Amino acid sequence: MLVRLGYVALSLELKNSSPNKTITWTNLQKIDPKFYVSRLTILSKENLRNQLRLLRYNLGEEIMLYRFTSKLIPLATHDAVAGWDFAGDLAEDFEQIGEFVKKNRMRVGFHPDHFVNLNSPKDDIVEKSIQDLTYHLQQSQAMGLDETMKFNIHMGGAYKDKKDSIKRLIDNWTRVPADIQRRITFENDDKTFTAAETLEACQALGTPMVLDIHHHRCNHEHHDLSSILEDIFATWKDSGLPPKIHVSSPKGTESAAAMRSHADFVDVHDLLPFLQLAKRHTDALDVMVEAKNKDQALKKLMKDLMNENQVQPRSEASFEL
DNA sequence: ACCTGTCAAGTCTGG
DNA sequence: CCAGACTTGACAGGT
Repeated sequence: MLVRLGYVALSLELKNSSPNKTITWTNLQKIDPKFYVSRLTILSKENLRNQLRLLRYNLGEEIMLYRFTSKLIPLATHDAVAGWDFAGDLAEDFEQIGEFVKKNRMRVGFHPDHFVNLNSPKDDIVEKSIQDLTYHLQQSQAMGLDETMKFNIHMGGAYKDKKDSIKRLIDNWTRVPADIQRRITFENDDKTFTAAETLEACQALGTPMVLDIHHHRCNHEHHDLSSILEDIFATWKDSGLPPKIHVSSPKGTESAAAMRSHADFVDVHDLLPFLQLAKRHTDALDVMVEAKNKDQALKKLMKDLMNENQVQPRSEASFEL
């Protein structure tokens, strides 16, 4: 099985490279409204430039898997700048990023954050969620990246009745534009929807499923993944992509909250047993490292994996097992 | 230079 | 019904 490692948004190694620079609404309001868009455009430009630097750095490190931040364009979906054509204003910057990704065959994605709740009983929340997904779509299209660039999201809230909420997610799906539907993947979360429940929804909607093995440890009906892993991987069959998983280690053991939060690094033993199981069901796997120490955690994990005798390096950030 | 409170967005819990 | 927790990195204002 060929395994590639990736990380999320920020590099601790590459200095002054934040693609995340922002301004809060409270502070934007201190300037004349006619300058809102230019202020936001300047920040966005800086973010996109740093984004390209990060991708170049990734290539140098042979890291071919990466998640974009959702904060590339600050306040893009805020009502105050509704109608702002950020994709048009920043077309060149987006194109450069997309060209670089395509030329080097990198796998990139978005993870719209927890405000996106397609299963909310409140109509306006569903509407805002679709708006937020549209914002991500505009960026992918501006980059010229097709539906292999996935938007990974969670299933949403429980609203006191999980079964009902899964049903509502499936009902609301028809409201999601088709070009967004083709990009969405669902991930099991650490408090509400388990891997088995997420799989059920993914199968019903025909979307791939991202398995988070740390969330699974926090939130599951049956600890054993082996009975559903083959089905989880099967959701990727038509995507042209290897299955993707998330890995992280708990920050502490003193409380349920500490168990859920992410540690600075990933303990190699939180990944290895899973890989042994996974290789029975797939010959390629992409692993996102979700650790506070970002790319440094990726590198440490890679190094620790290389000390395991069954692991053969294929590059600085990929290996055969 | 460093420290602390605050931040657009949702949900859940507990008062 | 409403305030605060949850959780994240970074801004912004204070020292």
